[in-house]
Amino acid sequence: MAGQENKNKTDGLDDRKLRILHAVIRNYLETGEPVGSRTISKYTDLNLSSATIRNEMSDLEEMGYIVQPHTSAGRIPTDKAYRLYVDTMMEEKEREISDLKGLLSEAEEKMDLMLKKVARVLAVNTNYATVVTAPAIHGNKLKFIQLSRVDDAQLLATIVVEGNVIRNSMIPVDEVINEETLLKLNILLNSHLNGMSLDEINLGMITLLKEQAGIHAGIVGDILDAVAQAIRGDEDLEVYTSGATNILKYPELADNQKAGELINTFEEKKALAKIAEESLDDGSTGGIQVYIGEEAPIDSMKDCSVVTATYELGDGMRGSIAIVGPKRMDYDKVVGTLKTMKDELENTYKKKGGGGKKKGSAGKKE
Amino acid sequence: MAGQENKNKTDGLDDRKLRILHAVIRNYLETGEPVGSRTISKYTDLNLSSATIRNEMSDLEEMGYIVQPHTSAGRIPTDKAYRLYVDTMMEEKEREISDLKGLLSEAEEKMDLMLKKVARVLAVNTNYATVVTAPAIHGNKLKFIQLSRVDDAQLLATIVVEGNVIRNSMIPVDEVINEETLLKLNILLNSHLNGMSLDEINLGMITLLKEQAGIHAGIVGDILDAVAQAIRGDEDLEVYTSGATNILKYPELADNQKAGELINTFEEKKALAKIAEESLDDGSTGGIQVYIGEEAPIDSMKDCSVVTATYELGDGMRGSIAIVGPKRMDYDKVVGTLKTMKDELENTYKKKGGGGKKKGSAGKKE
DNA sequence: GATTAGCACTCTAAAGAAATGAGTGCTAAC
DNA sequence: GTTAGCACTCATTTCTTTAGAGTGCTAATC
Repeated sequence: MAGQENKNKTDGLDDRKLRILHAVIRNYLETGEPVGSRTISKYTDLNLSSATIRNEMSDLEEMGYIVQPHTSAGRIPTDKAYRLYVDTMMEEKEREISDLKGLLSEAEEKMDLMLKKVARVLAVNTNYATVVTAPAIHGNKLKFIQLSRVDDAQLLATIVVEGNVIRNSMIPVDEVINEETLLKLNILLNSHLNGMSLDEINLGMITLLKEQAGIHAGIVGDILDAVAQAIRGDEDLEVYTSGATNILKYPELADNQKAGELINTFEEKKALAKIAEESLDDGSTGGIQVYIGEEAPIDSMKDCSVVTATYELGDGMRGSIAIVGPKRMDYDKVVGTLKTMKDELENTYKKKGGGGKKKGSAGKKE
Repeated sequence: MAGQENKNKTDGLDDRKLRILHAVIRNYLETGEPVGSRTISKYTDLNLSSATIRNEMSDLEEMGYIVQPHTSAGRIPTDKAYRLYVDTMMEEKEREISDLKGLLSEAEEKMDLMLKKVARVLAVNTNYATVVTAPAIHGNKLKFIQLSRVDDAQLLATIVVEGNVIRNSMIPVDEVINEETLLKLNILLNSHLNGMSLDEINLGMITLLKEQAGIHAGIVGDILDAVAQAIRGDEDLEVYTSGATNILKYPELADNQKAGELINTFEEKKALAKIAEESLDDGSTGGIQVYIGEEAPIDSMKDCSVVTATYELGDGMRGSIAIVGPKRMDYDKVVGTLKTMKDELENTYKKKGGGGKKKGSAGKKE
């Protein structure tokens, strides 16, 4: 199957062309400069003269794998070439490059701190910009509700969802609620709702609850809204970023004012959630996905490449780690690094419930 | 008094020099280009020839108010000149420039959203970078604690502080806590701690509580730690930023890689808390403070000017709004804008308790 | 004494001009 | 099919020139 797929992709590329193309790509990844025929002539062990290479490169250009920025310049790879490169690379190597094993010197107790740390470590280590989204809860269940009295005018609803996601919500009330009523409401809500998923809390259930709440139906309504939000949890999908300014390190990105827009995207954070959504769908390539240029999920990243990894903590909790850099990114290293991080995160938090434990950071690995 | 202070500051500056200096500053603020004698000769209504202006400017340079970037260039103001300018400006005008009155089209219900909005509106409107810190609670009191059982291994402590700041904390437990014990602990904690400030929860109190908790002393200890954090609230002083990339719009800041560092400061956010601390101390100038160049509270802003406003919501809750831009900032507009925002915020949230109300955004003003 | 006109001088920024060199495409020979 | 050779292109660098803005100084004027 891999063979056939290969044939499809490398359509018309004989082995020599392929080797030359790879040489061009690798060289360009390193230097960032257009690659000339003479360079390839020496760089490969094909023992071909530059003239021959020139002929081949001319073919490659016609096929859309490389272009010249201008006449009389070397060639640079197109998005098509990167795609080919990445695909074959991903197929060939399943080897884990964990040169940054143990880079997260110690696991953080709190998940948000941990994710922040992941983002920062990745950014510092790769010199690209990073985005980490906290695990979103998909189809999760309500654990319990705690209703407390804050003052005469408002109640506090503390909602805990499976996976120990906690959400507080202020519920305004018109009349004073006494302790007894509060207790009743607490029992009412918990006895009916505990263990429920969003789907299961249907109109019938809601009507039943409101009926039983009597004159406090309004309050119950407010609480249910808060519950819905807590379970869905989409509103405040936490996003952590780091190293946005790394973008300025790559001339091809730093120049124009597009760099500003891009960094702005990182500052706003809001749009970045799209990266998570996009990459969550797929589970094929070991949770790693590569978007090159136009494929990028966000407009301001059209000149970049985006590599995402989805980590999976069980209980349907999935988050994503993404790296954003120039198209001439060190895909090899980035993919390896992401895999390592993904493993690290999964090992640390999987099935231990959101909060995490103090000890035992990287148990399973190796 | 103002006169004397003026005399101190404008030491050796006669009226004409002062007017010329002001003209240089204003012109430079507008254009960003060094200002020549001929320009001033026309720009002011002094009716002096360029030659005379040159003589005066030569004096001003000697006095340290202006410098030439190089021989045969016009003059640009020094930090000293900006300081003078800002000080006299602040003295002279108490008039509120509210050209962005009602810019916050509608008040947000939730404070964090509101502050985010303030940051964004300011950034878009001024074209500078903005920092808004949420009100920190100083010397605040505990409202109540709600202890709930999450599962066999952990409890959830929900801590509400005056001003309705809510904090959740997971408390790991070794043995299973039954409902009755939980109720007892709840009562124990609330009966002793409600209404207490951090100072009042002293060692005696702590010992007393632990004694009464018996075998659950450990749990009480953990809870008290969480309470301390909640009241202090310093750990996660919320910081909202916007328009960091505006910095790239000003050539004098965008050029070097210092711009990267600066934007990075905004991304990290952590260091920005220092702005709040710094500016909170002072209440003299109507809550507005201007830091020019070297005076800036953060290292990476040494080439910028920082204008901060402290807003005061009563109950000791104070936060800050800051604007970071080039030294040739439109101080006039910025100060006016900040004052307006400060008022807007105070009117919206003052004494209504953190949550805010839906209606009545800009009541008092004008 | 203060102000101004005039002029020589300085230095930057912009515009041209020339040199450099990397790289290509093509052709003819191997 | 491969290669050597050569003419040609074009970005980049360097040097030169030019233009212009602005100063500082001096001598004349008010």
